[in-house]
Amino acid sequence: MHEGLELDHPIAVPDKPALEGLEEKWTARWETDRLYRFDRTKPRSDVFAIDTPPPTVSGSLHVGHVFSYTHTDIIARFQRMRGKAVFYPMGWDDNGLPTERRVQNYFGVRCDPSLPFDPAFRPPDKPGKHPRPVSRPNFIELCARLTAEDEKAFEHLWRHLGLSVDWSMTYATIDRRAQRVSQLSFLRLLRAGLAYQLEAPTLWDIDFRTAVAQAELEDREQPGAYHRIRFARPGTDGHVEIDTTRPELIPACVALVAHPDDERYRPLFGSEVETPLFRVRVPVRAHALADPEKGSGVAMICTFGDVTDVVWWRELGLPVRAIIAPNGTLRPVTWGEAGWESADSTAAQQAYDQLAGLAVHKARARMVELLRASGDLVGEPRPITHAVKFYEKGDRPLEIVTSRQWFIRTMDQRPALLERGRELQWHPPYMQARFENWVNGLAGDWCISRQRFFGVPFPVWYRLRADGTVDYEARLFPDDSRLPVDPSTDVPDGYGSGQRDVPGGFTGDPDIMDTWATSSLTPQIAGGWEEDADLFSRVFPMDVRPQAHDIIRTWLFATVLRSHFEHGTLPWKNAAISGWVLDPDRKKMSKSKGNVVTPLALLEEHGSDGVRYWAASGRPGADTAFDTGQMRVGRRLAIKLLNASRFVLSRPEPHGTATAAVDRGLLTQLARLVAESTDDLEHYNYTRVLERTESFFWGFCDDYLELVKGRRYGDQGSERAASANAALLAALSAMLRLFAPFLPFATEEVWSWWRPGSVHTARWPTREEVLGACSPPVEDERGVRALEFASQVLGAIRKKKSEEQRPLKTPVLRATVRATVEDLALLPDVERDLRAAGLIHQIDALASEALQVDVELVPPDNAAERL
RNA sequence: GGGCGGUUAGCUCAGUUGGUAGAGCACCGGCUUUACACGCCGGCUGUCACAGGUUCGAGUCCUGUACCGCCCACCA
Repeated sequence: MHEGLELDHPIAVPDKPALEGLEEKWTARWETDRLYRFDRTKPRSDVFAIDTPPPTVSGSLHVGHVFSYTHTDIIARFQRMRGKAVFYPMGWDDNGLPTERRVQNYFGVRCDPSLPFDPAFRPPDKPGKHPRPVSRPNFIELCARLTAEDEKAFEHLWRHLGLSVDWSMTYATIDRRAQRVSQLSFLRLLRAGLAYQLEAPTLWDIDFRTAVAQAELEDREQPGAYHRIRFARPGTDGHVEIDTTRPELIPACVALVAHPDDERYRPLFGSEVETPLFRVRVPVRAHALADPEKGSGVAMICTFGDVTDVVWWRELGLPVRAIIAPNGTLRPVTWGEAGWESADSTAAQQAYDQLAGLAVHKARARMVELLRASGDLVGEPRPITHAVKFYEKGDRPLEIVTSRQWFIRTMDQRPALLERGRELQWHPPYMQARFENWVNGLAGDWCISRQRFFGVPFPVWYRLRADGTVDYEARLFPDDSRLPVDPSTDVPDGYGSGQRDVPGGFTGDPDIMDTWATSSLTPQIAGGWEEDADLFSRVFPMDVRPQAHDIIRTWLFATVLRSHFEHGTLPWKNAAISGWVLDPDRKKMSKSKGNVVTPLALLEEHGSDGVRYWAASGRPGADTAFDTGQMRVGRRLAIKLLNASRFVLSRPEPHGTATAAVDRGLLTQLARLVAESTDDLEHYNYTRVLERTESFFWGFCDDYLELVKGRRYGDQGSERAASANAALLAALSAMLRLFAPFLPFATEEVWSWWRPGSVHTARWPTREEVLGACSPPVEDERGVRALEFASQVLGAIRKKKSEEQRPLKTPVLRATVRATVEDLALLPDVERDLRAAGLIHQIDALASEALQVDVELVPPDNAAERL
């Protein structure tokens, strides 16, 4: 049996095939036929499982999504045609700050986790002036309501693009299942000692008032200034001068530090100096991180000005004098006997009172005035530009605030994680370096708690002591079977709701999980971990994680970590890393730059196949320019496919097997293309497959079709026509299937004209199948050369006509073909095809080293031209 | 400061194990050809970033440099 050779199916070709309306027609049919439903009866070995990236629904889809999701769909369609049951779910990321902010504004509400759930709650019709407080469960309900609308729009776009997602398998990163998986995994990590709670200096965003993780940082260049400050040496007239960009932190200074080998400061190590204004005695210490080249070579250690301060503080065993409040202002401090020590607590209090309550940048300005007045500022501040750490979604520099947070262990897992990174197949391979880079640069365990409201809560309560204070050591956990729970409204076993927040009772952990703490479990959420063991065993570990390179350090890293802990395996075999879409100025396309194009409009203008064609030109990992020109080319290719198919199917009788040299040559080339393409797609080289298939297709249209046109109409008898038809049909069938992952709509349309079922569930072509249309069914190198030779001669004849500016239908009186003896031996096989295609009256052959064709056209005005 | 990628025609990019530089777009010229004018045919376009090295031979391998982009970093 050979695909394409059975003509038992009726052929129905439209007179004027067109792309318009194909998306609507076929997406509807695919849905009705449940074409992309996952077949969960298949064993793991027959399944291809995809860990689809859940797009953020509170944002809007942009052309970058269309780009990368197309890549995944190409692989999914290929694997499906290879006979795999493709597990291709879609997730919606509605967890986290973006949704929180959107729901607040849209409904005019504010989450207050201390409120009880109100089942009768209805949001105000219009947001009022003052946000209405609602309980966390009510808030989450509102989120679900709002995101449901977004999800509909997203799904419509994805369907229009032709993603072969199984739409019966969707999940949301805040839905019940995601919460349950997140909480269950957290509790298991806790039991295994892989998660823990600790009060420690933490990166802190003063606007969002939450802890953030290392992975969420970004550097931004900011103006700043070096201030040279004088520290007195008690008992001497001497001073030590330090440089700092943050003079407002002088009250938080706990030591000075210089490099142990720095001869200038060596004599000072072990001695004490006094901070200006506050006259607090602090030691001078040595540490290798101090850079003699920077500033004066000696630095002030504060609790805490930056991450280096934390390192120094920890490694030198220094005390804490914290002055930054969670809201980014300097908190009140009492100096003197009841408070902080000072050689002159009255003066210290007087100075500090001028700073307390001020925001950091205002405190800095005030501090400079105070230092200038006291004479402790040496010279004037020297403006610089320096990199400052920001929360990636934040507007003001991060501070470091000591607080109680949940962590997941990463630091002691580094060797194992590096090993997992090497196990993973990366596409492209060099992306592994980014992973290694990140793992090697980890500075601390992963802080997963956030002081926000909308997210997955920690399933933990604490006992309250008789005095009403929280006993963080006395933790209460729900049984796994109760999950998910919300400790702000649910009650721990053995307690009643009346005992909430009263002495001797309990209180819920107020925090929620970092959004990555949930999305790092997408394989478990989508695959039904601990809920549907049968499904999970068929899809996990998954085959591929498609994602962009900028979130290797977050999403990919965290997913590998969680799977490593929970299953002792990689979560997937392959990581397919997509690049970004760049605008024509080579900048990343983004909303802030105002260069975002609406994806739906693109699909409507260029057709989904056209846009997919452009997307498929981006290799894994490669940033790709936004190029409507490529979309137009793709659209043209799809149209060409319709028209060429129409021609092939216009007169398919008689049919038989390919016996003529050029026919066998065509199928030999195609068989090789099929074999290469299969291998390429197995290795995520979809770009090359499209290029080569397209190139073959154009050769097929321009040369092969022209050569056999007359013959297939019967000019050379029915046996020769049957050979041409056999090749035409076999080639069309295989080409349609090669194109199907890229141009799902045009190929499906053509397939429906003459083949039963869908091209997308047809068997992927094989080399043997294509050669099976030949008699005998083997490669024919001579036939390949015959086709090439005939194409070259035909090209020379066209060129002559073009140079003479004559119509292509101009007859050729005589063509003198000079070629090698070997090529000339092919002439009898191709001569009649050539005569018909080039309208050649006479062909003369001469032996020669190089191919050359002399063409003598019918003179203009000759009556023969009109024959 | 460390790491990763890139630099080939005006533009977007291919160039497998080293063997005479390719495609598409754009541009120019031609063609009403019964699959397609949403088309067809033909043409023009290169110091393969730069400098060395290996080799009979380098866009391809090695070393260095420059520029562009990205990731990371303990940025006083």
